[in-house]
Amino acid sequence: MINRVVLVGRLTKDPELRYTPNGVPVATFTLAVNRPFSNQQGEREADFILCVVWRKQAENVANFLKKGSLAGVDGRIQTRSYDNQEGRRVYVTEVVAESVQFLEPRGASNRQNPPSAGYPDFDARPFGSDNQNQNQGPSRNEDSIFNSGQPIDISDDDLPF
Amino acid sequence: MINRVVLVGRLTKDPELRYTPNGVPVATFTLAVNRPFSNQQGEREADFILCVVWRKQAENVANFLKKGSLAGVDGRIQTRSYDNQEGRRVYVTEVVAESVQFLEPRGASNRQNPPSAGYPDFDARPFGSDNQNQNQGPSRNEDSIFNSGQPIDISDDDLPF
Amino acid sequence: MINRVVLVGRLTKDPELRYTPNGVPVATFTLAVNRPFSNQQGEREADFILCVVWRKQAENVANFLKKGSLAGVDGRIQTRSYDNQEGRRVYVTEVVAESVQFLEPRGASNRQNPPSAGYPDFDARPFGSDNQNQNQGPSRNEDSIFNSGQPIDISDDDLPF
Amino acid sequence: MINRVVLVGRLTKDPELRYTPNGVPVATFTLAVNRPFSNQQGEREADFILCVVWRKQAENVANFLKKGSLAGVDGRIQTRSYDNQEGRRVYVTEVVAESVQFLEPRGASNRQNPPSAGYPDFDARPFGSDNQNQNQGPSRNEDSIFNSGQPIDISDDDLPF
DNA sequence: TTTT
DNA sequence: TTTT
Repeated sequence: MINRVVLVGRLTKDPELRYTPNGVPVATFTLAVNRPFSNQQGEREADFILCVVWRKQAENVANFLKKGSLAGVDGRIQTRSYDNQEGRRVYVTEVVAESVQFLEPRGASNRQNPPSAGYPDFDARPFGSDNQNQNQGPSRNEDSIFNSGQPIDISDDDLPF
Repeated sequence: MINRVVLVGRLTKDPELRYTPNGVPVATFTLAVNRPFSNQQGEREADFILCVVWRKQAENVANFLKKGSLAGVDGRIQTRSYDNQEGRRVYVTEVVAESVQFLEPRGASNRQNPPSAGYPDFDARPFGSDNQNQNQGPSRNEDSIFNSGQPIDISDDDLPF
Repeated sequence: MINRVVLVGRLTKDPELRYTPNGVPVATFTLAVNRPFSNQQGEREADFILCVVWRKQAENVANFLKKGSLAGVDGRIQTRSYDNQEGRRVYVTEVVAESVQFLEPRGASNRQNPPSAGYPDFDARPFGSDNQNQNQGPSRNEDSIFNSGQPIDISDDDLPF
Repeated sequence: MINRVVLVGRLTKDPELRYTPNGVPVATFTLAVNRPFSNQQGEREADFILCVVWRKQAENVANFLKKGSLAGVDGRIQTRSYDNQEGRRVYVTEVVAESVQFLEPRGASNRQNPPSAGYPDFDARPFGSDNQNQNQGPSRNEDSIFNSGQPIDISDDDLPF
């Protein structure tokens, strides 16, 4: 069973950082990935792909990416469902990022902070690059609030979505 | 802008084959891809990923794959939306397959047709293998009913979904 | 920096299992992946791709795959070089598998052991599927004999290649 | 048979543009892709991956990428062999790019041409983006000089490698 | 033979 | 509900 996704695109908005009840950071963002062809009206469209990332990388994403940032994602497709406030079952398809790469020199996508010269020492390295974090993926706890249909006794405000 | 997906999983049901108003075949199916880890309850879950494939490959899928078949998909993630009968906007994330590979010897997933010896001459080759079809991808026409929000004057029965 | 490879093909020979000086299992095998198009002579060619896999999965590969087995690989491209017996520098490009999936029912590629009914309980699950093994990838030790140009004081027989 | 590669890395040198005897452009370049982990000496290493691209995209690569440019590649692994001047068989593993994406604002990797503001109108779009070029991949002619072991009556200078 |  |  192979499930592999690689994306490069731009954030449609600033990422959102939340924490699970046990304090695990989760960031979500949507990547706009332009299609390599035009539609019948001759317009270039994009796909808007919801991405989720956990732990240290979630905090990196929140700190270094923002609306318009160019980013790369290596991960897998996840599907889940939940019942919304009206009692309807909602189905979600999203990409769980195992690594996220920041593809711009610092400030490049920021009108307020004009570009400094070249890549900075710190955030230019891919987020997936620190040794401790290598290949760890979502642990059972982190993923649980998405995977299960089980009731979890927390207030809405604690939920990452 | 990179958008690449590779999946290997099993069809949850027989594929559905439809035709666009201009007669282009489209097949849809859902792949169940087991996750490589267990949840907190110790159960193995799966992701259920909607896939779409066009033209000759759509017909191959309809002819050679069925519920339970093991298949590989190489494609890209597509997002689109439409308004349902209640006037609600529905968002869809699916995989548009550029090639689909049949990963089982003939009859392997079929209790009714007992396995013959080994792979048959015909359908053992990957669907993406015939020269004419090579790399052609969805043409503008084929894709149009998904891409556009434009009204199309056909009855519901003609729609591939 | 993204480096992602997904392959599905057949082993050209039985895999080779070796152990590093510190006892870490490494398996190597070559996957033949048929091209989806024909050459000018109208023949279908294949790419022959060297794959390397570590630890528990190396042992699984050695136990369950053999010449002709259909397998899937999810990993990354690695390049390395070494000096051969004649003092020439040899460059190697190979795929380091993070997970390997066995894509055939037991016995399917084996003329000697006739197929039993369907997938067996044990080896039908993808190799990357056991929880302990999840996402562990090559540790620094395992990878060292490939990455370094450093002399290692072991006899040829201990080397994985 | 699935064979899919996605890479993001930097060119180690300016790309080389050649033409086949029938005038088809081919560009080659090497991508340095940094590994997401350190070796036993605590150093970050890189993989150096030979890439080949054909036709219009070859010319785009030659025009817009240079030593140090950050680029994305979506393609497949190809293996081939040839006999060198000493009569030795040489095996080559390379990535045939189906699309190449330029991942930097104009001038970003160039000390001589200081960065202009943001992405330019022209080369900021992915190379794989023009409609004519969509999904065309290597045609049988283009690929032939790599695939065949057949003698080709051209001088060495005409060969793309 | 390698890039930031 | 979308990015350059």
